Amino acid sequence: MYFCPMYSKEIIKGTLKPIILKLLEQEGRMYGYEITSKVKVLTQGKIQITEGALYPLLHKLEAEGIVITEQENIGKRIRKYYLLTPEGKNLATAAIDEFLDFMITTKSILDPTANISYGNAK
Amino acid sequence: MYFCPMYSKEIIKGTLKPIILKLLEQEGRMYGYEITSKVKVLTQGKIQITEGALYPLLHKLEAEGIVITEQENIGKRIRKYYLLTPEGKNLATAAIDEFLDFMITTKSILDPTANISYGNAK
DNA sequence: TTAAATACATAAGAAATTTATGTATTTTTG
DNA sequence: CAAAAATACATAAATTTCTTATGTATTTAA
Repeated sequence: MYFCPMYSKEIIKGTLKPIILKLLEQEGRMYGYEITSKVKVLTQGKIQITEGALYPLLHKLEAEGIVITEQENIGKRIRKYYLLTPEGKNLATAAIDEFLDFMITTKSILDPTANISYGNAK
Repeated sequence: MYFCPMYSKEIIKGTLKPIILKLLEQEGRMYGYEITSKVKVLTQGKIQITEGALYPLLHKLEAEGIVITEQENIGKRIRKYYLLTPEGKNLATAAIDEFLDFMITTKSILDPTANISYGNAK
């Protein structure tokens, strides 16, 4: 049986931020570990966000006022939830739209068969 | 009317290589300047490959045996054509397939409307 | 004749991510 | 019940990829 591995590293570059913003927009609030495991499940293991990439990015988003945090104690462990601020919601929408547009553009190059229709694309 | 500018820088990371490999596979051979202008036209200016990114990448691909070059003199100017080697063709196919798969996966997260059907997706 | 386009190239720096490492608690499994 | 795996956070060094800046030179368009 074919076991689908992870994507090669370079391909994921630049996608972490829009993915995280999308999940936060969708779920309302999430904690770091939850984001990594959710992405792993959603992608069948093809995208595994490393902690070394995730936490610094979340901290940066917080420093920029894009997210705020809520801490909760689960037993003796701390869990840090991240939520989009109002500005964060605007930025999330913009980032997701841009990424979807980017994928349409890129796909038109990589997959010419998707290029047949020139209708009223968004 | 809304004029769509270039994409933000970080979004393009990791996409240059598959794009270049795809164009070389499709066109047979291309020279550097031709690649940048072709991509600019194909994407309506949304993706503008800088020379600082392009030439080092082409040189790397050559050093790795993925492409070979053919030089031609156009007047007093040199033009360097790049062609995929047999190994390069295999790598190009793999890289393009992986990227298309990656886009399907990413789109399923970013655009839930594409997620309604849970049928026998590839 | 001057600016823009064509055509190559490299080097320094920034940014995003990997790899490695660390700490600690909780759950599962043999 | 002990050990392994999962949960949950974090940071630092190194790598990769790309931008920005700079350089040279020819050809075409204004």
